[in-house]
Amino acid sequence: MNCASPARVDRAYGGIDPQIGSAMHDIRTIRENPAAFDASLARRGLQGLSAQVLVLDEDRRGKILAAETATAEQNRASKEAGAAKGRGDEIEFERLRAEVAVKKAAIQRLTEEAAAQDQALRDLLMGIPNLPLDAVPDGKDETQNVEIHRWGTPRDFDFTPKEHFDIAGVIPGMDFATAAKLSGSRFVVLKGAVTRVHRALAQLMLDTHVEDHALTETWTPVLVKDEAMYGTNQLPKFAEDSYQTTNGWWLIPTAEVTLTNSVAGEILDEVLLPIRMAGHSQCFRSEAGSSGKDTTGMLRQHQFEKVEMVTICTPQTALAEHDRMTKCAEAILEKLGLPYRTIVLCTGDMGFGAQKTHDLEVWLPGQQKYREISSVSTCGSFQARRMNARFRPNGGGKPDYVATLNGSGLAVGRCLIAVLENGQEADGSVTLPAALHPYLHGKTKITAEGTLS
RNA sequence: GGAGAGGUGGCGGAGUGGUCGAUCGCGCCGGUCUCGAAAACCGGAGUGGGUUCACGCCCACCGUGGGUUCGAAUCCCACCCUCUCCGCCA
Repeated sequence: MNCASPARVDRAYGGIDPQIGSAMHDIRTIRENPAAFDASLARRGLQGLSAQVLVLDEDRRGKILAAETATAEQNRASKEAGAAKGRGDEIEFERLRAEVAVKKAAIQRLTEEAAAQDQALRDLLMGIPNLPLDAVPDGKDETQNVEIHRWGTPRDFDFTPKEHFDIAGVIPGMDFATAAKLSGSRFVVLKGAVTRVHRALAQLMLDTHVEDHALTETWTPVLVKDEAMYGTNQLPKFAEDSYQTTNGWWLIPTAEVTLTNSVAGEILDEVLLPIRMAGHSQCFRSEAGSSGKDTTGMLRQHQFEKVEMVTICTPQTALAEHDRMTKCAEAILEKLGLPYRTIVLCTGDMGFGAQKTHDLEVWLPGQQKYREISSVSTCGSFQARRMNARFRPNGGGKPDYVATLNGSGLAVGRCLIAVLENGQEADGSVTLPAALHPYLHGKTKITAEGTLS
């Protein structure tokens, strides 16, 4: 098992081959208003792509016209040949047959040219990120994100709070040495009380989403085919971030992949929407490119647990669903009494597929910083176009692309860190949030010796 | 791992070389009938692309990619996927 080689990833898009009109960006929209397209991308720091797109598109259409005209002529000749044969006119049949044979080579060349132009345009469009919504603030990097909400007050410690891996009561339950022996760096072995709290957190999250937020609990594979990774745009651009098995499966970096792709290729009746799911899974990330970052502790691991939320809805309701999903994630932190802030990412800091993203950052006293614990994005129809996921409007009519949203609710490991750091006491014990007590059968703290009590 | 079956329109399911983009059933939309509905009857409707002011016309699509042929859903080759049985196994 290793990171994919580029050759491996270069294959076709599985069974769900997007057409030009649905290659993440609608070519007609660009044709109709190239200035608006450029203006949106300029906010992401990309310059004047529409000219390049339109030149390619025009060339492509010219080639298609030539190829299709020639094909139509051949089809007509073939049909006439059949008719001639039918009425026993051998001379006419032979003449038409020869005519078709002559055209064949030219048609093949024209068709190949048209297909090449079509592919070139698709490749170009595939590499262009989603367009930010108007409500997204402009900015070039994370320093220009905008805080929109803040909850809770960081606790006033009368001692210097430690990072999670230095807390006395945590040390026996968080074994990096053994993990290194088994698997290398960026892994952890959890033991005893810490494991129990970790498990309790995941249960609390799932129960809250199911009971309070009406999300449908969903359990999925963590090994997926290429096409699922294309659907949620881990492929083809970000192959080096994920792991692949020897027989070609990918280990999901997030359950967003499976939950979102569950509707790939479908035409859903509008009455079924919105579909709101929550799933708890292992996640696997190579963390290529983050070497040196967060190397100590379990903040950034190759394998971690996350409860993921995914919503499939109509484009018209996507923004309202985005706010709803953000609240679902915030509710977990509030139940746990963990101070956090919500920020809206600026245009320069958003992920490739997002139209708008809210990040939740939880207060980590050991670092004296707010750190990301959830990222909630609406992708509009961007992923739906790749997956060919559509809905049929109420009352009939042409199918339209659904909107897809995803968000962490929450990263379990990071949430564990937050609980441990925020609840730590001067003596090395950890006071646990009341919301967890039922899941711990009444236990309320981790002692300085590392046991539940 | 071994053996077999199969991939066709929203769904089910026909179709083995020539008006097949595709019979039929269900479901869907419109209409007749009805106070209204059901039933019955009549009619309509695939997806994507190109072209046109428009009506329309053209091209592609029966898992994917090649091949044979004047002509392929139908024949040949390769690949992918699904299912069934056997074996192994949590």
